[in-house]
Amino acid sequence: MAAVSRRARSEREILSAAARTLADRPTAGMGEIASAAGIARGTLYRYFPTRESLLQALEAAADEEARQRLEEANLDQVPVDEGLARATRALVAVGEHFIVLLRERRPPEPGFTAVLAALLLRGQSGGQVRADVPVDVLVESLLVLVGVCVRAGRGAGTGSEDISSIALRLFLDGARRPPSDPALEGEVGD
Amino acid sequence: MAAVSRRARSEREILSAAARTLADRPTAGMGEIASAAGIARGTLYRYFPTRESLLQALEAAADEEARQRLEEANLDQVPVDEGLARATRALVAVGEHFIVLLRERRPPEPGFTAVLAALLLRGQSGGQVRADVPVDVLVESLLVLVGVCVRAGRGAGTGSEDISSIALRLFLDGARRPPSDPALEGEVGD
Amino acid sequence: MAAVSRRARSEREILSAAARTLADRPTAGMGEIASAAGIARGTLYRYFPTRESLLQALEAAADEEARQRLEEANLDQVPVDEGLARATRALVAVGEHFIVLLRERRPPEPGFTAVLAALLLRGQSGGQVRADVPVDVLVESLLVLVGVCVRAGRGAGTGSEDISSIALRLFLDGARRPPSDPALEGEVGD
Amino acid sequence: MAAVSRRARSEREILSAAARTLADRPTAGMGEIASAAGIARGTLYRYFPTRESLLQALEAAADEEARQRLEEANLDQVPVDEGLARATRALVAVGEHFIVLLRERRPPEPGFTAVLAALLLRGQSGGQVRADVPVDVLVESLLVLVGVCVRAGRGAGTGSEDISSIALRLFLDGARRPPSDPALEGEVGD
DNA sequence: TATGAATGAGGCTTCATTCAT
DNA sequence: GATGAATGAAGCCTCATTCAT
Repeated sequence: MAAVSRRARSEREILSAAARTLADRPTAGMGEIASAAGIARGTLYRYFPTRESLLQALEAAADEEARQRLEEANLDQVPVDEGLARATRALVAVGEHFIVLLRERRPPEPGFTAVLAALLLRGQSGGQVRADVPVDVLVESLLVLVGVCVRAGRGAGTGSEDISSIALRLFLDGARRPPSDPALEGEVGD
Repeated sequence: MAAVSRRARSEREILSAAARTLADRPTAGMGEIASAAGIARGTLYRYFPTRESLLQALEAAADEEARQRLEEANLDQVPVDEGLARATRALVAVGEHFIVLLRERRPPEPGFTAVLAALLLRGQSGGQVRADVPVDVLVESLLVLVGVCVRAGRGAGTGSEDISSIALRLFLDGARRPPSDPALEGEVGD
Repeated sequence: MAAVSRRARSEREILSAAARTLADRPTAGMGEIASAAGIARGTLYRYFPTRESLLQALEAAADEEARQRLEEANLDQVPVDEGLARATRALVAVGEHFIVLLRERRPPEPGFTAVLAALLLRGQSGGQVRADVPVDVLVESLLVLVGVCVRAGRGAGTGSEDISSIALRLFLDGARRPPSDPALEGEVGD
Repeated sequence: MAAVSRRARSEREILSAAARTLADRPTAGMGEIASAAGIARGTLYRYFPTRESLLQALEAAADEEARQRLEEANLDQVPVDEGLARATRALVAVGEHFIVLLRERRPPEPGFTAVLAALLLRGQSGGQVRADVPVDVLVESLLVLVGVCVRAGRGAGTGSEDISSIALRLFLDGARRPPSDPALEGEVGD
């Protein structure tokens, strides 16, 4: 058991180092990742016999983290609006851990997009979400908007709550100024 | 004149082939690009002495096309809503030509984002665009949403007008169902 | 210690193979050198990340060997004549190892020319060496004469002692027949 | 005839430009040489269909110039000492034109070395030149000493006469101080 | 098991040479 | 005849991967 947990710990640390390294330089090689993890190249290959397997593990880790957070969020037991707010916060949290995945990787990670799709579909059925846009486009849109906001927030030092809030507003309400929202009246003047 | 135009034509054809090739396989090498353009590797290097220079030329071409389309759109002489519609159509048109640039490339090409930023700033001042989100985040959001819609539309065979329409709606109004738009009442049921 | 010495041994063997290969074909590529050393191209690059670095290492090795031999010769503790004889023998020995450096390489390797210059300068001061020729020209002359004699000797299978003897005589006394040397009287006839 | 002479003039100019260019950068490519000659790459290939043919022409030109100068010197009709002086002056003159040939080129250009060999052989027979060194080694020695002196002189701005004088003294009398030459007594002190 | 050397396939680039205008 | 574009072979170098210690 000790070996397993040590191994698991190492694997996490390696993946964490890989995520950090690749976030900065997406073209970083195995040697650079190994250095960042404080191990030798050969050791990295003992854990991940292939670069592709490392990337997949990274993706799986993000997927798993997202899946877990979204599951804990009980999206299907709250109203759609609240569900989207929770989902956005979860995605931002994951995105901050795995910025590298916000670019580059093509397939939309079917592992956790399903639950997002289900939520949005419920929203469409219930009339809270527009139905003139395919659900998968909505899912992708939410993901890229989260990506944009996380990246922008990272540069500006914005907190996770604010990032989530902006991402959610952009996704749900768009860039148009809400005409009747008194909470915003003062910000721009009228 | 003949020589110049031939060279210019060849360059365009090469860039076009490069855009097509890289859109399919972002890691395509110079040899593959040369083959796609119907020339030899050495000839490709006559035009672009470096892979980096080819990518920059590609980016510059997209930038130029976008700049030109946006300029022709007279964004600053029409209402903000109409301006955003025109801008979105322009970006979709460019995006369809240079899908490769919708991923991978980091800097948001300051060449043509300025005019978008100006338009959105005018919208914020005039009250049509929300002011609680930084302008550059809005610009990035529009770009990635266009990217999502172009990629999705490409897979589904959707026409440019429909793609532009969806992208604009997502950007401006978000995913929330417009509560009072009778045009959409019938689509999902109520 | 084992690791260090193994590495050092490999490096020496590679340099030795490189010297041999380049002596035959000065334009030999890295692959050819690697083959001659019995290793793969990539391995050669592990030791010398650049062709230039390999050439520099080669030059440095010759420089070091020359410096060491000249140092052991205690040139500054013997009469100038004896010093020049020792220096010539040392240069011939080095030259036989690094024939490749007797051509091609431009800068006269300041590492070990200094001691030669010092010796010749002492000779000029002491009246044994002509003072109407700059010291650095004398140094260069000795080096190229050694090169000529080593190359010629190599083709003719002459031994190092004879090569050194000829080089020294050419350098010190020139091509003119020593008018009063009875030891040579008989060789050409009179 | 006009065409022929124009061609001949061009060829000379090209070779001259090639000699100059290669003297500075021995690895210069055909394009660089063509540029230096003020013509296009293709044109250079009209004159010299191969890089090797250009180098051979260059060598042949130097050989021819040397042969002609040495022939005009009537080496076989003057005393050996005077002959060597004339030969050295001729070689220095040629060397200043074709510095590039003072390095790199391996075979000692049999075209004009024959006359040098003949002269030295006559010297050996007559007792003016030492006989304990093979003639071809003497020839090579003279050539490399001329090379050293030309290069050194070029850097120091020395005139051709002085360069020739130093080269001849080094070749004939070597580096040893002539014990009984009163002309040098004052230079070093005694 | 961790290490670091060895490997070799593949990429980028140069350059001598040929070809069409 | 002169030009400049086109060619492709060959060089240098990187990096994912394997092997021996």
